[in-house]
Amino acid sequence: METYYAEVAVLAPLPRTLSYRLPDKDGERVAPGIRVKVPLGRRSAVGVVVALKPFAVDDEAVQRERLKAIDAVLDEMPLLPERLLEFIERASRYYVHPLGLALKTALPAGLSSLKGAPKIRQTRVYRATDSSVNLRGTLQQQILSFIVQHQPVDLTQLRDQFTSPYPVLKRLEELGVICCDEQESLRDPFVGCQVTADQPPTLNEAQQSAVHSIAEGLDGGDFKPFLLHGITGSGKTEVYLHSIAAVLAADKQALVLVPEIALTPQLVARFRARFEQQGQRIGVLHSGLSAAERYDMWRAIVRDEVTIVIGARSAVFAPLTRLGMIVVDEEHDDSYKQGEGFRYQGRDMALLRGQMEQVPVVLGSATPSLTSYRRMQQGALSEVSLPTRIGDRTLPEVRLIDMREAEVEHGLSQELIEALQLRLERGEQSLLLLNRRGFSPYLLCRDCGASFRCPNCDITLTWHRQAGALRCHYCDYVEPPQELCPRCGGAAIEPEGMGTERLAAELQERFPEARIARMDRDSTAAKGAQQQLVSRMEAGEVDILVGTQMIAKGHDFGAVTLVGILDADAALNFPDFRAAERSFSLLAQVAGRAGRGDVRGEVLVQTYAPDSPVLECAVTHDYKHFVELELPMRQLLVYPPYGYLVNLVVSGLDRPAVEGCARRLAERLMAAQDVEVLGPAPCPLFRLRNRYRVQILLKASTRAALRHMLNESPQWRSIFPATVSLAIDVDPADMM
DNA sequence: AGCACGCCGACT
DNA sequence: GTCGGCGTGCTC
Repeated sequence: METYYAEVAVLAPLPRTLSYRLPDKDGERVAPGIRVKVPLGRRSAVGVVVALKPFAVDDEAVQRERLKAIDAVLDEMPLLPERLLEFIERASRYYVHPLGLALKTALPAGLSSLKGAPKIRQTRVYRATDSSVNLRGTLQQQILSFIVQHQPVDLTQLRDQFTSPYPVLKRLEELGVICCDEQESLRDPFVGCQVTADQPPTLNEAQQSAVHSIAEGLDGGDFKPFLLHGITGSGKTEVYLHSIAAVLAADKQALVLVPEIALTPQLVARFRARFEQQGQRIGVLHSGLSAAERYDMWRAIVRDEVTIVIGARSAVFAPLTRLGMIVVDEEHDDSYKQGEGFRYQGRDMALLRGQMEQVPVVLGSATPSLTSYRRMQQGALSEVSLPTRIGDRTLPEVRLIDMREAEVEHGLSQELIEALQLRLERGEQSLLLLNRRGFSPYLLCRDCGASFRCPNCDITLTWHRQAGALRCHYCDYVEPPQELCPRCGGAAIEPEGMGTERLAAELQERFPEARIARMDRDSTAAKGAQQQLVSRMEAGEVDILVGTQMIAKGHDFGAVTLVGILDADAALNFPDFRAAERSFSLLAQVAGRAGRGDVRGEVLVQTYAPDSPVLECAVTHDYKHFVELELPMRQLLVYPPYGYLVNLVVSGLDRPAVEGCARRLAERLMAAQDVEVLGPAPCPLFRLRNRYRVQILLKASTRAALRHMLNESPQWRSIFPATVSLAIDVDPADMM
């Protein structure tokens, strides 16, 4: 007699879990972490079992009567280990997001819909059953002994070894000396990318002491979070590698988060070079994987076949069961924050997971986020620092160029042009950072001043000349360019402003002999294009690389001696309290790209605000000074890390309805004493994807005050008609 | 998110 | 008189 029922988090925006009776078939397989197909209203949906609960004894029959039964059990074994499930539950509560949707975000795509779960690929594997038989053919003997030595052997291996082994295998099977069966196989994302094993280098004193501190944290089996503060080129990766070696030696697994792994193939290669020869398997999880590859990787991790997982933000939910350490590389990076839906912060979740699993967490950065810096000051993070560059290479010289007085050509100051010229003559490489993709940010009619705007969003359309299209960078809208101005009929439509595409084209005119390449989201959209660009750069086949902030992250181009930053002011003038922090770290990161070889690097920063203290700190490579300037400003305004924020974004198609709802919600929230309610105010992007957007910013000096307010959020629904929606952004990274 | 129920406009 | 618009509400 069944006495249990299942609590199921359906992968839909439901406010709570639902209870179901166990199915007649496969009922014994139902356990926390198993996916199930359940009836929901008049349809079916996928859900994850979060608990099995006994019926209350007194009226079991009545309760059972009320529940529907699970339709089918979808997994053989739990896809989510129990502790991971608990972790995701905590995360969903913290971010006030329905558990079902949080699970949907955590699970690999394809597992959350009823159809479309990627196929599990099978391969034939051969095993020897009887090696005593005397075989006549030499090929038969060779193949059999190969199978005996390496079994189980799959067909690909045999094909590599022998030309057309298939008929022989068939014969051997008939003779009963081998047998063949089907086995699940994983799609290997590393196919064809071999790496050669490396030798762990000798660490310098600072690195040794960092590894020592971190490894000490391992022994205790405690939650020990570290802030690894190491300037660019100081060898942080080597500290990760050595610490992880210690984790593996203790038979535990490591999880490494990077801002966007597709951007850092070099890092993955270093991990493979260090650990693969030792029989460790490295798994990668990132947006570049196909749904099938992702699914395979997830299963491989669940089955404990992988010891190191390297991945982007969502890898913080990787189903490792023997986790021994979490590393968050470039912890200051904005891309750890998911900007929509389940708006979690990967770095913060790494800390939470580390705490729940009682393992050390290492946050590494050259320019730690002010949040982490403050935590370190308060003793919540232990600082380990790497104050010098490997091999005592000097930091590059950074100079500001005052664009108010500069002679400008193609958006480049004379000084920068001369510097580029010099590198070309010397055969050295240059990087130019321009954080704006496309040819130009808009097309303008010279006669009447009209520009082309997105019909769905509140912005101008970016002109992409190569693609021959005007594109909205916020929604999917695309339109062809027009010869004549739609407003005045004039023919004087011209591109205004400078994007990477245009910069690359104009530079080519200015330096016809130079080999110029462009790296941005557009030029790296094709699979492998990114890697190819990096390879060309490393092979010295590129003289000048033009790119968006993509070029600032993770790459290690040895021969670059000049970095030019074209629009330092863009990030600085961003309407956001974190603008200064972002600018500083971006400048520091890009500057760190220069002069990693033997020649000292030079960084030229074009700006209209040369007196800005942020730029001043970047020039002197003075992180501490920057922090000392910025922290008091944050404190004064009770912004993070001194206060806590939640951004409520009210949106909908009907402008008055949105504005009305926001006003009523804000009025209702005003009553709280310990939370400051700012707004409602229109979002900087007032209209986005056809929706009007208004925000209410909540600010408090304690998390508890905000938590208290957010606990009431289910009741706010009464204010909202179904046409107006509310997004809750806990710890927002930006407020666009 | 789906999906159905329900209450107001332009059609045979 | 209906067909169907989408606003509203529920899903064990």
